[in-house]
Parts: sequence; structure tokens; C-alpha cells
Amino acid sequence: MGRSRPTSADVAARAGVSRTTVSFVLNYRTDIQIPDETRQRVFRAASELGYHPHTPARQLAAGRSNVLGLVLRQSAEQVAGDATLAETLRGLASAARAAGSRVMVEPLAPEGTYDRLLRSHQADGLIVSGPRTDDPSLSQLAGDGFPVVLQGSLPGLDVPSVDIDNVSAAAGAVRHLLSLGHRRIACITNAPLTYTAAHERLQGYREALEAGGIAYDETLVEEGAFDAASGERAANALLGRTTFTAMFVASDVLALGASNALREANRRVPDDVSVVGFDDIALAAYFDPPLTTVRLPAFELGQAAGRALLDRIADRAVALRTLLPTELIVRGSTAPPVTHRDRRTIS
Amino acid sequence: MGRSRPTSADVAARAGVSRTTVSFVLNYRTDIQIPDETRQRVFRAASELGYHPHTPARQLAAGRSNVLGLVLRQSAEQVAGDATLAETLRGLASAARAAGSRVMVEPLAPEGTYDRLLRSHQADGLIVSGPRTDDPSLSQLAGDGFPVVLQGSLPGLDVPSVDIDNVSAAAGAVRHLLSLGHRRIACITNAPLTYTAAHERLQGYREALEAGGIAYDETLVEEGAFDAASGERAANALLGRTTFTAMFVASDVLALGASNALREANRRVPDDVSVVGFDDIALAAYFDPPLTTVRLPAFELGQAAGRALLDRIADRAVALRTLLPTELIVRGSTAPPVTHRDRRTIS
DNA sequence: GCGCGTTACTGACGCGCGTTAGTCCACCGA
DNA sequence: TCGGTGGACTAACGCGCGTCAGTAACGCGC
Repeated sequence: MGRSRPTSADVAARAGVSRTTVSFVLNYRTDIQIPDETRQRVFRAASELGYHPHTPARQLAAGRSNVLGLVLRQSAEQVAGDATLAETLRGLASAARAAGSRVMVEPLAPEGTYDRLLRSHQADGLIVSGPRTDDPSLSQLAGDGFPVVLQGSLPGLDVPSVDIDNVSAAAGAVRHLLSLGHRRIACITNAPLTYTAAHERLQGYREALEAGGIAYDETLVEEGAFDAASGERAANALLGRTTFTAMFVASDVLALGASNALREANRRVPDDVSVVGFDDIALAAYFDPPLTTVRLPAFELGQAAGRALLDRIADRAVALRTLLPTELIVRGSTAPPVTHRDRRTIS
Repeated sequence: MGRSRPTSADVAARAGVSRTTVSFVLNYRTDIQIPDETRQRVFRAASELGYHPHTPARQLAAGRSNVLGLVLRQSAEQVAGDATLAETLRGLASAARAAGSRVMVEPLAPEGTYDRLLRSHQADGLIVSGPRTDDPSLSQLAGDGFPVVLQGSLPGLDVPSVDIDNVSAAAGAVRHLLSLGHRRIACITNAPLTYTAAHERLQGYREALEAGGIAYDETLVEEGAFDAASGERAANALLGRTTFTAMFVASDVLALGASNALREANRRVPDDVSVVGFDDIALAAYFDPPLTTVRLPAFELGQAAGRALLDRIADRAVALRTLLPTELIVRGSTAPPVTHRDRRTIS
């Protein structure tokens, strides 16, 4: 009862060795020769006492924390609506665990506060998700040599980043629509264009169109903002001012909102309007009709970011830009435009 | 360049005081009298040097880590499909931050590994989400006096828990259907019945029926399992063996899958079958038709769990069971059964 | 002038561990 | 016998901080 947590000294006493030896054994120091018999004695003593090393003490002595910080710079609504966050977190945690580290999460970290995680040695490195250009403390941290990896892109910053190739992924989605015969393809961005990912996906839309010989028409483009409501608003704006037979919505969540707008305007999907989303959230396959979309490897993104960060912490070489592959998932929300199908039926 | 991180000794030297005084000032020790002038000198020295206390050292000396651990015991699919996780995490982090703590997340923690977080003093307390009865290390931890709070319920365990009142929430949803005139109401659980929440929601369904004078009919009940696919399967099973004019699906995600099954069976929602979901995920309002569901205060759940845990850590009294209120959100997926409407039209 | 309380500090210990620079001993070749 | 070598350890320092027990200076009443 009165006895408190055992320390490594208790283990040492029980095993009949010094504390140093206990430390060597329990840390699996291969550069130190210790006979198997002694090793076993230490292990046995530790387990009999129920010994668990005191993490802060170990962090203090070793000079590192074995903690990866995940900083979410997105707004509350973004975090709430981010269906892939949990998967990304899982991937990150899996990479961390493989290296004996843990993950500390800092959601909605106000600018200029999360750097403390690093400067106070609470974390060995940081993964910054949803970075914004207007974030001086980020470049400051990187400039001071702290290990930082970006989840998402932020051009012009000399910090390793892990992301998907938004441009080509979006272009692929739009090419799919083009190949079906669509010519007037609207676009709703996933976020305001100040967000890099939104900008890049729009860029992919534009490039695919131009490669297909179609001039970019900005009246076909509307900005969304993270949630389904914004998708609905954007679609209504588009419906009110122009015509199109397909739309590329750079987020599944917004695509659902946009589909609602189409339905209320008596446009059927895909008969009147084809819709392509982005992200492949778990529910996308159960939309009506099932949503054609771009699959984003959420788990792998987290895992890759974690590995990159661990590499940076260990001073191993890290690619400045890691791009993970995406995949177009064709489901029921896309079809050739009616005119084409008519022609085909006639011929 | 060569100069390394400043320590509190550097601050002390620069301010012309002792390290002890620096510690008192920077920790806002109100029980120690220090003239404002000295106080300011210390603050100035600290900020000029860019001093940040070394967290592990502070944790070691103070004997506490100011870290709350969030342990997710759910399976990978559950985590991936849990649309409210991000909100809960936000709430938890907000409670933690208010108390000067941070949140460490341990997803998919294998049984018997997450207790290390506590035993090694890496966290001051644990919030265990999705606890299972068959988890000896959980009761062990609680028995050893470690601060643990459950997110979700686990009867028969002497550990504080924060949850919603699943029974009455489900009963409320079913009463809504009863009040519309439905008599044959099917039920799809959100998870296998070994999960407490699933069991409780089914219990609420049952109680509401019996209070309405309707005998419980187990052929109207089917077990789901976290994802939309299981909701679709369950609905198909029900459609294949019985008839009903409404269904209570204890999860929005499964409700979407079930709706797909209904559509393919040429049953219209709500004309032929009314559907009530559970959770009020962000997308529920954009389903077709918009889903009537039970709103779950995700953010507040996380916040309440965090506060309860902080109370336990500080040895303040904590209610054994905190139940947060839910709210029935009536949308377009529920309506009176056709027979009733016909009657009403005739009269 | 002395005792005593109050204010404003400080010296030094300890938190539990990692690690460096050794020590001691057995054994081996010469 | 002795120098030398390698194996098997250990003593002791330091990581950066919180905090207890103390001290010096000062004012004040008598």
C-alpha cells in the first residue's frame, strides 16, 4: 500500500545489478554486451515489480520526447466536416507507433501558440495540417531548424510536404467528363481560392479543359467553402446564370449539397447533369446516385507524413514534396450527356 | 549560433534574481509575494531570451504531465466511419486547453497497451472511448486509482462516464414515429448488441413501443455494424421477411445504407417507409429526403468528458454518470403512414 | 537596544533516467 | 610472472525544473 511506483533503482536492486545495467537492458542497447542470464534477471525483476519507466524523466535525460505533434490549422467547421481526418490520424499514429512515438493533437491551434509544442520540447516534430500562407510562426519554426512537415501544400516554403497531386487528380476527374462527351462543365471549388488545394484543383480543371480544346469560362466556376450548404449555394448560383451538362465539385460533401440544388431545380443526376466529387468519403458510394469521385488515400497520407517527420527528426533525407497517387472511382453520378446518347441511339 | 536553448538559469541571470524567483514568477504563484518591479524584470528577461520552459523537466519535477490521453478502442472501420469523432476531439481539446493541458491520442490502442500511458506518467488521465466489457486492463487501471473517464457507457464498472441517454433518445425517436401513426416500426441497431450503446438504443425502441401498447416483435429487429453497407444488408433482410411502415435506424450512416435498400425495393421515403436516424451527422440534412434524426452533442460530449477527467485528476468530486441531452431533429424522412393520410384526406 | 514579524528573496535538494568514463576481473600469450 | 585484452559491469554526473527550508534586511513597538 504505502509503497510507491517502482523506479529503475528498485529493479536494479531486485535484479542485483546497477541502475546502469537496467537501463542498458531495458533499452535494448545492442552496442553493450550483456550476458543473456543477466538480461533475463533484469526483465524478470522489472515485470515482477510492474516497472514502467517514467516518461518525463526519460525525455529529460534523453533530450527527446518521442512525441509527434499534429496541428490542425483548419477552422472548426472544416475540422467537423473533414471526413478523412480520422483516417489520416490513424495513419499518422500507425507510423508513430512503429517508431515508438505517440501523437499529440492540437486542434484549432491559434496562430503563434502551437510553436510552443516544439520550443518547449513537448514534441520532437510537428505535422501542420491545413497550413495557411499567412502564418509567420510556421516559417519561423522551419527557419529555426525544427522538424516540420506539411500536410497539404504551401508553395514557396522550404518545408517538406505530403499531399496528393491535386492538379492532376482534378484534371483526371474532368477528363472523365470530357471523355463522356461533356463540353460545358461547371466547377465548384472545395474552399476559397486562398487555400492551396482549392486553387490547385481548379487549376487541374482548367488544364484538362484547355487540353480538350475548351476555353476556360469563369462564369462556370463558383467557390465553395467546406460544407454542404456552400455546395448548394454555389450550385444554385451556377444554375441561375448559365447552363452545363456536368459539374466537377472538388469535395464530396459539397457535391451532396450541389446535388440537392440540382434536384430542386428538377435536374436529374446523371441524366441532365453528371457530377464528379472529390475525396471518396465513406458515404459517397451510398449517395443517390452513387457518386463518381476521386479517392484520396487518407490513411496513407497520414502515414507518409508521419514517416517523413520521423525521417526529419532523425536527420535522414526527406523529399521536399511527396505526392501520393489518387484514383478516379467511377460510379453512377456520371454518364454521357443526353444529346450524345440520343445520337448514339439513332446511329 | 553556438548558443543553445536558454534555461531558467539564463533568465535568472539576466533578470538579476535567483532561479527560484524565476520559477515563482513564471508559474504565477500567487502565494508568494513578489514586487511588480521584479516580476516585470523576469518577464522581460524571459521574453528577450525567447525562453520556453522545458516541458519534460517540468513534468518530472512537478510530478504531473498536463496531458490527457484519448484512447480509441473502436476498430479501424468504426473510427473511419465515426463522423462525430473530430467534434468530440475538439471539445476535449477545448476543455484541456482551458486547464493548461494537451491531448494525446491513441487510436486503435490494442488492449493492454494503453495503460502504459498512465503508468509511465505520460498522461495524467485517460478518456476511453468505445470501451468494451472484455477489457481487464481498464478495470485494473481504475482499480489502481488512476483517473479514467469513459466516453460511452459500460454498466457495472465503477468508473465515471460521460454519455448521452441512449435509451430515452431512442425512445423519443420511436415515439415520434408512433405519434405519426406508425404501428409496424422496424429497427436496425448501430452496432452488434455486445456494444452497450447499441443495446441501449434497442432498449429505448422497445420501451417506446411497449409504452405505446405495441408488443416487441423481434422479427422487426436487425443488427447493424457501423457502416452503411451493414445498414443496407440489414434493411434488405427486413424487407425480405416482414412488412413495416417505418424504421428506426440507430445511426445516420446506416440509415443512408438502409435508404438505398428501400429505394431499390421501390419503397419511397417517407411515402412508403419513414426513416429516423441517429447522430445528426453533418450530411444528414442533405440526404434525399433530409433525414429525421437524433442530434448528438458531439462537441459537448468531448468537453464534458475532458472536464470530468480534469476533475478526477484534481481529486474533485465527479458524477459517476453524466448524461447529456439529445434533441430530435424532424426533417423530411418521416411522415404519417399512407393509410392515415388517406383517412385524413377522406374525413 | 532588543525581539519579532514581514517582505523579498535564495541555496540546495530531488524528481527518474541516460550515459560517459571508467573499474575490476578472468584469461591468454610470451 | 607480467602486460595486455576484452567482457561485464558500475559510480557519478547531468538533464531543467519545482519547491522546501531558510536567510537577510527592514520596520516597528516598547
